[in-house]
Amino acid sequence: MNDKFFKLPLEKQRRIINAAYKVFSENSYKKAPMSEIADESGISKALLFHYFTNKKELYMYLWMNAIEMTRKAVTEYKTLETDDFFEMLKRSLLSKCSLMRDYPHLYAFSLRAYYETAPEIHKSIQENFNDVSKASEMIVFEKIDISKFRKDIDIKTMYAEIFYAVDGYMLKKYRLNCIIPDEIEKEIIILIDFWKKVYTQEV
Amino acid sequence: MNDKFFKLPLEKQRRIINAAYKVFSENSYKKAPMSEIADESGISKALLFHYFTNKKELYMYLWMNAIEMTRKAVTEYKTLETDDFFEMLKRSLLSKCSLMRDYPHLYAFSLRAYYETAPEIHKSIQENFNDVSKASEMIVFEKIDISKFRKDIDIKTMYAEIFYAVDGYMLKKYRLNCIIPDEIEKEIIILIDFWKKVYTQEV
DNA sequence: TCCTTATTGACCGCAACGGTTAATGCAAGT
DNA sequence: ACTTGCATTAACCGTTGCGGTCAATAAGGA
Repeated sequence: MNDKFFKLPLEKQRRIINAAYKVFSENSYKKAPMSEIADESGISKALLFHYFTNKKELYMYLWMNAIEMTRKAVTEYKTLETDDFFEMLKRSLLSKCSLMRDYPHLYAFSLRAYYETAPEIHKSIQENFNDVSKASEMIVFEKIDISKFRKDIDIKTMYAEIFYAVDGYMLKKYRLNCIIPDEIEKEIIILIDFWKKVYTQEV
Repeated sequence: MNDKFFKLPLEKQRRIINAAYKVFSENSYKKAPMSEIADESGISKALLFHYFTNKKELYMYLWMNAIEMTRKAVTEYKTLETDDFFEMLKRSLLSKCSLMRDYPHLYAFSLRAYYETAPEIHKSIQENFNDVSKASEMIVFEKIDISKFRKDIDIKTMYAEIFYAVDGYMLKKYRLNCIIPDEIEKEIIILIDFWKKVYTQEV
C-alpha cells in the first residue's frame, strides 16, 4: 500500500475504490480482474498497482475501509442511542443509505466479502468480523424495549424476517443495477413504517 | 445438443446438469468455465462437449429445463387452485423445495439467469420469461380473497415484503452453502405461519 | 474375434491474468 | 531553456485458463 494514494484528490480516491468495490462485488475474489478495476476508474493498470502493490492488498484495504466507514456511519446516526426497535432499525438503514451515496457498492462488497472462500482472504476476513457482528446483535437485544411489540408474535422470527427482507430488497436493487439512494431511502422508510404498524401493539 | 444425453442413466444426467446449475449460479455466464462443470460432474470436458455442443447450448438447455420443471412443480402442487393467499404461498414455496431436492441450485440459477447481461444470452432469456412471470402475478391478485387480510395494511407492500424476505432467506442459505431441503421446508413453514398470523384479520 | 459406441488425454490457438519496467508526459525550480 | 523529480502509462512478460477439437483408448455386445 502506497501512501501516495491518500494524497490524491478525494474524488479520485473515491473513483478508484468505488470501481474496486463494484468489481469485487460482482465477481469472486479470484475472478475479479485488476484490469477491470483500472478501466472502470479511468486509470492505467500500472498505476493501480503503483498505489496498491498487489491484488490482495487492495482487497484487504477495501475490507478494512468498509468496516471503518460502516462503524463511523452507525455512530454518526446514533443508531444505538435509542430503545425503540424501529427507530434503531431506521437509523441503521439510513446510515447505510448515506454511505451508499458515496460508495454505492460497499454494501454488496461487504456481504460478498464475508462469505468469500478464497483461502488467502477467508481467514483474515472472518477473524476481523465476528467480534463486530455478534457484539452488535447482542447490544440490540439488550437495549430494545420489547413491551411495545404485539404479544402474540415471536420476536426472534420477526427480527430474522426483517433482515431477510432487507437483504432481499437490496439484492433486487443490485441485480437491477438500480442503486439510487434517494429512492432506496424512501422505500426503506415505507417498509419500516409498514413493519412498525404490523408488529407494534395497539394500545 | 446430442440426443444421447437423454439415454444416460437418470442419475448421471442429474449429476451433470446439477453441476452445471451450480457453476452457472456462482459465476456470470462469461466466467463460468465448462471445465469446472465437467470436473464437478465427474466426467471429462470432451464428453461434456459431446453432449452439449457448446457452452451457449448447455446454458439454454438449463434455462428451458428450469422453466419447464418449475411449471410442472407449480401445477403438481395445485398452487393456483386456492383463493387463500397463504395457502397459495405455501404451495408455491413447497413446490420449490421439492424441486430443490433433485436440483439444489436450480433456484439460484434461475434468479441469476434472469438478470444475466451477456448479450448472447440476455435476449433469448428475457423474451421467454416475461410472459410467465407477469401472467402469474396477475393470476395471484385476481384469485386471492382479500377479505381475510387486516384492513389497515397495504397489500401490495405486504406482497413485495414477503418476496423480499424469501429471496433474502434463500440468498443466505446459498451464501452459507447450506441447501438442506428438509430444514428449509421447516423454516419456510414457520415463516409462512408467522406471516399468516401477522397479516390476517382477527375475527 | 470384430464392430460399435462411450469416454478421455492431449492438444490447439487464443485471450486474459497478475505483475513489471522502461519510457513518457508534465509541472516546478533554476 | 534546461534540468530535476514525480505522476502516469504503453508495452511487455511468463503463466494460466479458456472454448473447443481430435485421435486414441476403453468397454461392451454379438
